[in-house]
Amino acid sequence: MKSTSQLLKAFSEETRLRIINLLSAGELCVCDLMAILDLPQSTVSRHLAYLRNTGLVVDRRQGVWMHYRLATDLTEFQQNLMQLIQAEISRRPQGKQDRSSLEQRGAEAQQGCSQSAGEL
Amino acid sequence: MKSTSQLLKAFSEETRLRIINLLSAGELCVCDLMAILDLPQSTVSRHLAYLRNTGLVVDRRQGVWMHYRLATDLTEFQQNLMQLIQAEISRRPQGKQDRSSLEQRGAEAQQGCSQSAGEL
DNA sequence: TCTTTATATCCGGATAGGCGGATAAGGGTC
DNA sequence: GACCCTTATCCGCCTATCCGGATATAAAGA
Repeated sequence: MKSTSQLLKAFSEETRLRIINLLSAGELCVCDLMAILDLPQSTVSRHLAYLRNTGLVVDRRQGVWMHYRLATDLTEFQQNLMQLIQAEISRRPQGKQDRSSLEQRGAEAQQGCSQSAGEL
Repeated sequence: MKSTSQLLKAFSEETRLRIINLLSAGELCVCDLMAILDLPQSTVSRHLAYLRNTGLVVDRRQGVWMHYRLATDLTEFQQNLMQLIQAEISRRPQGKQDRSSLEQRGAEAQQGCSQSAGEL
């Protein structure tokens, strides 16, 4: 039961929910997340590490950049929880705003590393 | 989104999950919970207050005893979350053990206040 | 190897939240 | 009111975790 509460702790923090919301649209690198969340790099990296340690997120190194995406090898409970929470946060103002920031950033001339995300 | 994370915080603590598991079987008073959880009264009461403040639980006074049960006027998200988490914790060893302690306590000559729970 | 860039980790400080004994408050009974 | 029982809240203590600047690490290129 402790593992259940720890999984829920991973979801019970606003910045991490925002990250999950953004990653549910696809893979992103740290610099993209920094820009959209408007948070310092250490903060973003720490939350990503937290999510990685609980197995909700996996990373992929591409040269200097670290790309993060939602894990797919989740338990049924993790999957159900993830789906439920994703649906909820995507309805929230903050969730919508982050999503549109992401789209806008994708549409613009891509600074940072996001130009290389789609290349493989 | 903050309210979402706060709701999830309510679920992200082991003792509270145990309480929810027990209450999903029906209404209980504080002394029953103390006995089954084997935790001091202040601890149990504090967690109940936490759950009450987040709206997951409602109380009912009957003389000296306070009876707690799961709230029914939940949002759809709260309901879905509650259902998912209940199913998960009922599968866990701790969840099963607590449930059987509850049954055993119900079967025995009822000390405490549980004898009055079914009377209305 | 030196530099630059991107990310991870460290650090000190602040806050949240857990614990359980002690105390307060509510509600019976006499 | 005096007393007892149940529960809520207070208190000091302790741990977890958040924050963000500073520093370390890793990769790529000159």
